[in-house]
Amino acid sequence: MSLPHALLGLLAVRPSSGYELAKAFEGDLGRYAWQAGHTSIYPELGKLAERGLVEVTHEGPRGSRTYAVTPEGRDELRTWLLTPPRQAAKVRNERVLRMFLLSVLDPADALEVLRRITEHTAAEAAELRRIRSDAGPVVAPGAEGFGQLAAEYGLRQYEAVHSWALWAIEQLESRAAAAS
Amino acid sequence: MSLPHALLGLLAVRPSSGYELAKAFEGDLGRYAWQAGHTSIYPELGKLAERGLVEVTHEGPRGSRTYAVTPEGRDELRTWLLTPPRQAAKVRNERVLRMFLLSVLDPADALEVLRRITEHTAAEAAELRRIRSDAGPVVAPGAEGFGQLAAEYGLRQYEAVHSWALWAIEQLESRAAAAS
DNA sequence: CTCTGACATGTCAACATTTACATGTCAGCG
DNA sequence: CGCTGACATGTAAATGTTGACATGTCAGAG
Repeated sequence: MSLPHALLGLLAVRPSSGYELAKAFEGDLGRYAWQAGHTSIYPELGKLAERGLVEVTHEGPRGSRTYAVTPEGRDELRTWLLTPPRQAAKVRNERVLRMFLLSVLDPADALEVLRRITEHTAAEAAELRRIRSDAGPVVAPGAEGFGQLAAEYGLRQYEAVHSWALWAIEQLESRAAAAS
Repeated sequence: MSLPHALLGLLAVRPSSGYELAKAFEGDLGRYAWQAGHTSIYPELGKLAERGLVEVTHEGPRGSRTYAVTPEGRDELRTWLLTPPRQAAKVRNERVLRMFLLSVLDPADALEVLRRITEHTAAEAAELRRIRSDAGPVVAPGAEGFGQLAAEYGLRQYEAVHSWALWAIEQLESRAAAAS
């Protein structure tokens, strides 16, 4: 279960409220890496606080509470990141699953889906390139997102899927030509 | 919830027993796309059979039952694949999460992790290239795996992560040099 | 013939996650 | 001042997933 580590990681970047953490999962983090809604975040923050890995450092308006990682939390996070993932690291990605199952469609349907993928990935990649061009330092996370490291990862991801989809279209079309 | 669709997809490729389906999730499918253990597969096959999307076509030795998709199941699968995923498609990937959190480590630790990633991705990519070289037709799924489409996807994925990790190492090292 | 390991299916309790419900604050607009 | 929408936190039931336990078959090695 990686949610506690995701929260520790976010809080290690910057102390935040549960609400802000929930917002973070709506961005790149939730898009590529790990999803969570506020209904799992709030209870989990409570558990982490009980274990002494995070603490409330500030109470603001509208009942907001700002959490920060404790030194123990930082240790836990560092240990987790430095321990190589078991080969059974959890993976669940609906989009990728769809790509895997594409070959069960007949070629016309598959081509349609692949074309949509090329359009989508091209648009997302363009957006990330745009963001990159007006960005700050590379390792320090910017105010709005989760650092250039993550943005660059997403960009390369989209480029790879884009080129894969183009390749797949070519394969399908050349097979169709050969069969005719 | 994508498990039923994953099962329909696998059965659309080739009728299989629950045991064989569980094996399939241990390969590329479970590595990149979707995980499931036999404890979720058997009950889900039961539900799909109740809904008339799959049926038992053969009973073999040791109580094995071979399932196949029905025409209704094929319809359901096709409809799902052709419906564009909601923007909230489920994503959960522990390895990617680790990469996102990398920037909270101090540079020496981060470099260590990145180096391990480059080694790991290089090895996996080499393995996939090896498999590709002794492979059959591109779209039809081979006996052992889930088609060349998926293998090619995995290969490009590893190459992208590999090149990202090299880039990230360079960034960290140049920052370290600038800071000294 | 016995042992081992792969084949094959299943249940159930514990745990994690999602969906729906529920409540209240505060800033800005008209 | 009332409305709206973002801010902010929570609970509870339903659902989904994992891990531990349980059972039994069959082929091949020794």
